Amino acid sequence: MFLILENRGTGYIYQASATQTYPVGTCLSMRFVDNDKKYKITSMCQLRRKSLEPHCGVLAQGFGAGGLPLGRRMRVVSGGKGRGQEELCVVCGDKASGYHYNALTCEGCKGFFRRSVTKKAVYQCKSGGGCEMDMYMRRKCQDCRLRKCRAVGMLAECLLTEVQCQSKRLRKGGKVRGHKEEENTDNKRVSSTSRLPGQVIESRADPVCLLASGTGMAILGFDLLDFPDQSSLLSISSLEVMFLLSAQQFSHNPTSPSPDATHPGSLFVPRSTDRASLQAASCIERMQELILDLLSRVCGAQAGAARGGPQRFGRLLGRLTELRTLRHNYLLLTRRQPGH
DNA sequence: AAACGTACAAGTATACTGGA
DNA sequence: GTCCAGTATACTTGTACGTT
Repeated sequence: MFLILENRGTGYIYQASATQTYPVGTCLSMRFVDNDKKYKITSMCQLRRKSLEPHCGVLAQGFGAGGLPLGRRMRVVSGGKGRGQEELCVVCGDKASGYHYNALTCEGCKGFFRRSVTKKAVYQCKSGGGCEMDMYMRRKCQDCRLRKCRAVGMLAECLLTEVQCQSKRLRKGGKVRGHKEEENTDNKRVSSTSRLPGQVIESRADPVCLLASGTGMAILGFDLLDFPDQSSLLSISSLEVMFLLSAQQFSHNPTSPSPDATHPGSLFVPRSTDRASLQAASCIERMQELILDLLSRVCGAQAGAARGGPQRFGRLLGRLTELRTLRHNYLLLTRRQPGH
């Protein structure tokens, strides 16, 4: 049995020849000038490049139904823990490895964020900045990935500065201990709390959007915060709940359903860039700063080992991210069910 | 244990070359 | 000169691991 690789004329096949035959199950990486990934594999192929191993069971990118990237070193999902029990990266949905730069992320997003910040990378989305981030798209759109990283609360301030890294390297080499060391760790902790409020905001919201997005949020929010394992783990006080929900009211999530005319029935109104709207946005931004500042103080005042310690504020912000996801789903649901 | 940085193997994009 | 297949190289990504 043989398949034929169809060359569409507008592009070319990468790392494989259209005129050659290849064995079944071969992975091929291809690209076309017109960027159309839905090429048709109608033939079997034989690999010539060492990097492409035959019979690996993965289709070339853009071809599989799942849309997962062509694996580098494919991870074996451990059988002990089900996917549902694993904590997922709030950026791409991959398995999270812990809190990195103030958000629950996978190692990939952690590295991506660090590298992007370190080199002050500026990316450009080819689709207008509306890419839905998942394990496939994270490699396709750096701009949206970085934006999502920031939106979920990842903070550049949590990275060590160049100077701090240098002194760390020096210490590693020369074992110089003392004053600077404390400074480094202190800065790390301080930056994730006191400097946070002004940095978290991605506010381009307007009052109508805020009011609309708030509808249902309170209900969903309390449901989430009352969720037994969540609330008992964090022991969220009513004061903190109030600040969290207020902060949500004054935030904008770029991944939420877009407030534009392409979504009939949307609760939102189109974004405006006129002066009044910009002033409103600025005002809202200040409000959110204030709320988050107050929340960080409340967290600081109540922080103890049993209540999550110094990372409590970050964890609460993580809950905020979950609230946003819930809101997103809620809006999608209500859009399908008129009357809500 | 958690969260950071670093090193490195492997994947991907792009530039370049040579033949038809 | 143009197109295309193949190769070289630079850049990016994700994982493993050491350090604090």
